[in-house]
Amino acid sequence: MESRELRYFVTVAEEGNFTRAAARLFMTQPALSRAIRQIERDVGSPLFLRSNKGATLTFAGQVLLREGRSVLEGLDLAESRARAAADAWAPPRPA
Amino acid sequence: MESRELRYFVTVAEEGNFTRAAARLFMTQPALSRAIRQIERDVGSPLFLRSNKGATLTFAGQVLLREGRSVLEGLDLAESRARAAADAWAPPRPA
DNA sequence: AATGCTTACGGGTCACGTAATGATT
DNA sequence: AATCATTACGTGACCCGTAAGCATT
Repeated sequence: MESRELRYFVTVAEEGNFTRAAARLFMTQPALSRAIRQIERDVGSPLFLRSNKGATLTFAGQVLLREGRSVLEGLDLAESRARAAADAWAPPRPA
Repeated sequence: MESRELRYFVTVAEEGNFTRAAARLFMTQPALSRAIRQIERDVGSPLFLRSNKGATLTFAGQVLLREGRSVLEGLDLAESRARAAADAWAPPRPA
């Protein structure tokens, strides 16, 4: 699974609605729909129950939401810590 | 940063050598070199010191390696736990 | 008919492989 | 010259947007 896909999934889960989630992600709703399908193929089972009211999480989806959020936070942290490490290592600048 | 890139980075760090890492990843060495450059652009500083002996981690690289490994493990775990949840939820099958 | 998701289709971008180049021992 | 990494260049795959379709209220 790709972290980009995971970000999409979390956004849909938070909005409970593909259309609004797509807007938040600055993408169109069909593109988002396809990406979610891809994750469901990866995981091997549905993550959302779709209706004309929106999308609600399946049990597997609820699990992935909890785990996925912390993974995405960890990814952001890893990047910012690496950046901080680079700064700390940088030679002192003249005043 | 994308998880695919992070996987590439960790492999190069583990091998200490772009050529061997590329082989492990079933890709060519130039493609891998470009991907690492991309991450370094993302982070904003070099992650490896290159030489004709291979590649060794900078301080920032060492930090990203520790953090990155746990992120990738977390990603795999998230996926497998979602899969396990789907199985647990599945209706009982007839013997 | 209105709302929400999916399928179909065409295009642009990006990641990749092959080939050539650079640098160091 | 041998080894390891980078740059140049063309191509294929993949992701995306537009347009059309399907289902439910």
